[in-house]
Amino acid sequence: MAEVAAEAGVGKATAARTLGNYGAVSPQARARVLAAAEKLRYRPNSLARSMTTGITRTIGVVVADAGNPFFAGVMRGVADACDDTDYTAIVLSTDEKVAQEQAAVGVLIDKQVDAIILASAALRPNETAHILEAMSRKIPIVLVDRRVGGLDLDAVVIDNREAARDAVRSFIELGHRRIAFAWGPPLRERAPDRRGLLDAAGYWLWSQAERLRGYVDALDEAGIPVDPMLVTHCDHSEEATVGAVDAVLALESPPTAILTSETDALVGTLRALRAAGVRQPHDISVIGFDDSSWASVIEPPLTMIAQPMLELGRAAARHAFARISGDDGSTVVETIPTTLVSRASVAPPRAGESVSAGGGR
Amino acid sequence: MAEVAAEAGVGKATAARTLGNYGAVSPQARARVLAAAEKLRYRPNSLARSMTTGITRTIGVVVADAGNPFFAGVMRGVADACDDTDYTAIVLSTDEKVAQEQAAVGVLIDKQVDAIILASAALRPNETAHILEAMSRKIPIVLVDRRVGGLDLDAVVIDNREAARDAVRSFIELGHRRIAFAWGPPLRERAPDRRGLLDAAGYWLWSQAERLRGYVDALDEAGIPVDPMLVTHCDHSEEATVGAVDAVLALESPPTAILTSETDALVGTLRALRAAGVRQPHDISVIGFDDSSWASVIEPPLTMIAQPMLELGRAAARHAFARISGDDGSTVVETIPTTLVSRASVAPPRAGESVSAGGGR
DNA sequence: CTGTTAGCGCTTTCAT
DNA sequence: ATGAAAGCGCTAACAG
Repeated sequence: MAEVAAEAGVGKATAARTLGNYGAVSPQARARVLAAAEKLRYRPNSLARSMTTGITRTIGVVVADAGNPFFAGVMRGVADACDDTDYTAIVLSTDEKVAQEQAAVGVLIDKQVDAIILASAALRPNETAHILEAMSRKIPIVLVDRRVGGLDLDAVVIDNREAARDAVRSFIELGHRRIAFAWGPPLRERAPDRRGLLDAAGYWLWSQAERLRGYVDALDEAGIPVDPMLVTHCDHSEEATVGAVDAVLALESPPTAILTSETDALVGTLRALRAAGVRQPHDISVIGFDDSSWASVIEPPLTMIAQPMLELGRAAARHAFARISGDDGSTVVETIPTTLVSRASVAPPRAGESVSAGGGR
Repeated sequence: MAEVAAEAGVGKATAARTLGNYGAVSPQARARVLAAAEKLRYRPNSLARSMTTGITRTIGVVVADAGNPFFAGVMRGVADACDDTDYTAIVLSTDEKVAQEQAAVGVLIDKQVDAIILASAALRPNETAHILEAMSRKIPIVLVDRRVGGLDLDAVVIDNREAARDAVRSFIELGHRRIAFAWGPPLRERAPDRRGLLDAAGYWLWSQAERLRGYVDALDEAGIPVDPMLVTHCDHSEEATVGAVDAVLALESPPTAILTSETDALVGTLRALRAAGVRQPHDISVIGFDDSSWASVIEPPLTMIAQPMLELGRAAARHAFARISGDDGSTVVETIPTTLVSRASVAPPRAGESVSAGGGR
């Protein structure tokens, strides 16, 4: 820049004012600076600029898995919003590990990002030190997809509980009474009853717990007892799901419908159904979370709960920008609506199958 | 940091040496600095550090669509490699627009990234100004997924041509002779012949063009004439594909097999097949690029060309790190192997269907 | 081993 | 409207 100023025959400050687009510069000086900059192929050094201003025009995004299509969608939403506002996004992937998440937030703090968008893996208050640290440094944080217990923070989420409740309701309205849920909490020992299940959910990822609560809500409304045997307790992977769903299908009184809480759970479930020769919707009805593009082209087309990933990301970015521009109103939690996309994987249970083991009518 | 030094009763430099992990510091001094830093909750300012060292430990990643599962996988691979080496990734999404890509590279230059990993949308030499600019500033660039004509740069790609050739060969070995390809080049007017098709490919995204070339290779080997009518010329979207494949199916001599070059093309194709009541593999055999998790759980399970996305990302990062650490050897193009995953969507053509319209045997 | 002294490239007073 | 000078937080070079 000093060179540009010299070349243009003006002081460093004038060159800076022109190139940085601030202050007042006479048209002549401006033109000469611009010409000189062009000639010397000048590019500003954002580091130096950020150094003095304290503003990086960068926001950090921390997600559990950058390779997961769900988070990829969220990132794309954030990226779009950043594009529109000349912000830049730094993305860090935590592999669902709290330790990595803490390191990631540390990196973002050190890099002086203007705000952080966080899909946290933190489950308990004692895992939130990194979040508190960022907060104490006045870095705005917006949670996305997952709320964190005990923290009063802006958040953009979907109504997981309502979405799950609606899905299960739709099963019930068709006459289903034995309704399974994959995934439940990944416990060593299966929860003994309704209460044990909900207690376990308290120590669990918020979004998953909410879905389980919605499942229970719908059963409660209909007066159907919650049977923990119908809720898988396996590791949250596609492979583990196959075995767990197998076991559920082998029950004396197997389910006539199943709700899956994530794409991996859905794929694992479909694999298990296929291996067991159980057909949908003839033998079992299926609803899944996440409306993947392929859901509509398979046989039968799958009924899905569509989550607006792009919109989650965009909204999160919007809230971040608002905080950056000084909005210090009370925290806001934005809930983005989901859509239950009805397709052919849901049908009434076969005659007699909706009756539970007890009543052999 | 000045405060930390004061608190510890040492000079600024000693504090800096301790906190920055360089130079030599006596154990006592070190301990006191660490204690003071802890007490004052000191965090280094990476901006300032980068400012003096000229090193940001950050690499930029520019992809066409951060929301696309393919690029998400690549990003995840890059993120993993960064994790292992304490680098940070900045991700920019270009929506396949060269103008956005140029802006993105500009941002990365200004942010002083140590290297750039780029899946470029540039097709012609005159669209590469931004790449040349980065090169002239000695910023290492590694292309990923797509090479760019006329540029001698490190690249990590898959062997698109061979993968497509193998897939088409496998059709031919089973007796197929009418083999379709979605997507071909998105031309206004359909290419008149084999030559026109290949010419058009020259002005097209490298990876797509290579796949088309592989398709043609296999037909050539077998002495099967290339029929441009069997190559869709539609926009590259799922919707457009549906119509284009419809048209192909309606040909007097319709295909008995089809190769799709991307997930969107595959989904669009499946939608068209389903609407037309054409069943696989009975009426038509299908092979797709990208091995999505759902491919194995649908009916029939799909034969796919698996692309190791994570490995693409990891390898690209590896090359970037090598250049950063001063490796100035000649450029290297790493080709990551794909795998043809055989499943049930491929079978021999029905009797008589492998014979082309001409020979009514 | 340690402290002092310069900058890195920019923005920001503050005079002029 | 412009230039000179100070300083952001850190590392680098040098003398002790």
